[in-house]
Amino acid sequence: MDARVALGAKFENWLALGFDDARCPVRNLLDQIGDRWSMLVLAALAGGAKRFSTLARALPDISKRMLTQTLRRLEADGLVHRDVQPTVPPSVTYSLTSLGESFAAPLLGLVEWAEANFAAVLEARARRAQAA
Amino acid sequence: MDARVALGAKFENWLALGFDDARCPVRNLLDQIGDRWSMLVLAALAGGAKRFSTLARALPDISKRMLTQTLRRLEADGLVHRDVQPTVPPSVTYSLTSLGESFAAPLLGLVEWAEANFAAVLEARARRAQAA
DNA sequence: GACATTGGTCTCAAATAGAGACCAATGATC
DNA sequence: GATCATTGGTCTCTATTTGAGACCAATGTC
Repeated sequence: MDARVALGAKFENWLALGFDDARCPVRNLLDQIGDRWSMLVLAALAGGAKRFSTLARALPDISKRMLTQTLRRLEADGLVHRDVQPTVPPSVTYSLTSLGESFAAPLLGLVEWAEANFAAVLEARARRAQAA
Repeated sequence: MDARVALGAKFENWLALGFDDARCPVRNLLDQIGDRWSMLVLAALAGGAKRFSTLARALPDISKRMLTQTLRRLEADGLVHRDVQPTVPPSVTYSLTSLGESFAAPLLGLVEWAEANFAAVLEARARRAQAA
């Protein structure tokens, strides 16, 4: 019933199976998209296709280097499509594939949790700062 | 309607608001728990309280250093409770707080997506490896 | 003729993660 | 009764990752 119980059961199951990177989808994908930028980039593309420089402006403090790297990895994993127009200067447009679009649902769940519980987290931090 | 549309709308909204770390819940929380270990630790605790060494054994390749650091941060954010029994040797038990438990639902969504779409991701990687 | 724009790459420095030694006190083992 | 493992960490040193910023070539704009 409970999501907690279901999650706990899944974890025990992974444990029993050895739970290494190659076989465990969760470990594998969390290692890839569980970084600071991937989810943000996916959220940015959720609204529609965007050019490289538009993404760079939308994500204020990602460096070009990391943006390139993140997009390349998402492309390799089949979540993002890269479309190059060989004009001069070049125009490169990124968009979600259908696989990428399917990720919007769980990501939205995460986002909604964050918005709903941000205050509680801030409060916990404040309590702890005071105790120290 | 669509999760993708909803997510896109949220993103545009953050953009309009400036979207910095301090004010944006998603940026803020993604910076904290969006690392390789936090979600795994939370999943491990979903099944019930566990001791430090049990967690270390359950998460095969996290170093003690990172496990300590991750647990401390989750504790600071109010997701995890740390209970120290001053025996010798000490016994320290970690468990989810109710805030931590509430995170199980979105996390489960993520896990289910990963399980459902792992094959598609592997296929995308294989296609790309072949093209190169 | 100078300057900005495009989508990157390259180099170097800074921050972060990982490996493994070490700790003190106790209980089990030999 | 000496040795060994266990507890929950910390500390140091090294390896990996990240970030900042210069640079690129060709074109359009002022």
